[in-house]
Amino acid sequence: MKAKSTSLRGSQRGNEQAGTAKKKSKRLPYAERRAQILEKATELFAEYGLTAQTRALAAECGISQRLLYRFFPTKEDLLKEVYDTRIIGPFQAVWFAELSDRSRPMSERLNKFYKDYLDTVLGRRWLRLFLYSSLAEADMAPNYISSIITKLTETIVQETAHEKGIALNMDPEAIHEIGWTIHGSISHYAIRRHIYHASQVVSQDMVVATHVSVFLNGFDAMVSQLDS
Amino acid sequence: MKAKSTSLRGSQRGNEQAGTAKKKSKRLPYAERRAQILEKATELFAEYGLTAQTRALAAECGISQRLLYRFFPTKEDLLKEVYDTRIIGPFQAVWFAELSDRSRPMSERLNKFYKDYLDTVLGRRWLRLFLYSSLAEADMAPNYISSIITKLTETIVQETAHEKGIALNMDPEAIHEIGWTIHGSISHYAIRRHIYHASQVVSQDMVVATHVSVFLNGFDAMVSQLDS
DNA sequence: TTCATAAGTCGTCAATTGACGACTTTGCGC
DNA sequence: GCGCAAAGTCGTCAATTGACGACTTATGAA
Repeated sequence: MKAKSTSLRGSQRGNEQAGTAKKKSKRLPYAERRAQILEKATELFAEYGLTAQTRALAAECGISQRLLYRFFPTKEDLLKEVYDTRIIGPFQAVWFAELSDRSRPMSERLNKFYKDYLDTVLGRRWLRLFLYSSLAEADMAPNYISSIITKLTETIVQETAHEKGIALNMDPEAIHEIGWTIHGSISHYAIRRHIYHASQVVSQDMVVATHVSVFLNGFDAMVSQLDS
Repeated sequence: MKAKSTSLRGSQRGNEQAGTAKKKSKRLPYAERRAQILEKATELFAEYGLTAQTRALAAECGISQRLLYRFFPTKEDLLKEVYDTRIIGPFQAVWFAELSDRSRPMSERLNKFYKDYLDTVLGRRWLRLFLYSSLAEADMAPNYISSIITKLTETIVQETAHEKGIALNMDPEAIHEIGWTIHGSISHYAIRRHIYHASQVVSQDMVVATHVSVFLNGFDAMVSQLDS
């Protein structure tokens, strides 16, 4: 941890070899360098948390720390852009509509959806960043992602009930809880894979199939329990 | 964020009123002061992450920062003790044996167990600390808690199968995945309550009952799917 | 009352960290 | 080749942060 000498603070000559930085340090046009910084920042913040240092990021990019500030006024601004493009972005790319495609059985729709969702959204980078962000935000203000997930749980339950010919006479909050049983358990599967480093043996498709299966087969019992 | 003046660094005279520190700053005997620091440290690290500062902790305790070092050699040591006593501790207090009490139906056993588990383990403090710790640890070494949870999922599945008179001819990893469907979905319920600030309306007991219900009713289908 | 000792504070140090003014280097259009 | 704008670096500043030596103060047993 301790530095070897007293006064070599900011002068690590030739920082190209530091970390995993690339060699061949060529000059990059504005847009490219900016994209590179965003990419590396995503990696860094996902791995070491939102408190990761700008100097580490610069080293990762193979540039001086000062140059970061040509692209982002403050670390806070960088953080915000990482969140917007790497958390919100992939989330918006998800095709939720397919869950309502009644020409296909619910089992198939759910399997397809969650296979995609795990690949597109619930990857290591996304999950770690999302958790770090969620833990950090003090305000309990409901955000964009929560609102979409809430709508998602609602869709899943209503579509399932429709396929089974079941009427739902219950509180909207109860409906959400039913939807959360599958969405939560699959999200937690991602968490234990990427955060706890568990559940690495059984194939992802098999796990999804299992979760869809338990949801569809336990659905009626849940409805009975929560119906009012 | 910026301080008002230049040189009032470490001299916030009368730091008793800062933060939520108590008044009546009486002297405390060693053991009591130590316990107080541990308690406040748990709060602080749970709320602001493992990077929370020793000065903030001192302020919270209503003591000088220097005094902390009379009880803990380094921040690292304090962190370790918080983890051991506040993460491992409550976990060890859980009574897993009741899950194997075959004189009571599985439904009752699971409901009872997870009600207790949510209260004893999956509270806000525990969860946030656990997540911060899990995100921070770089090594993928399986730890104490993972091994217990693995055993737990195994017990749940085997006890359920026994009650239903089902034989389990499958990979141990597949058995764990079945157990994870209920343990994961209830853990995720705690996460969304304490981290995402969602799922606050439906009562905890009702949610547990719902998760137990979907697990028991979907159990057979899961086994069929994963059986080899 | 005395005073040894446990409890507690002051002030400071070195390292870290976000931020930035002043400067240097590169390479493209002419 | 020339020049100039874009790309990039150096060195530094102020604040923060973990750590600690030297000191002060309270308290209870004799």
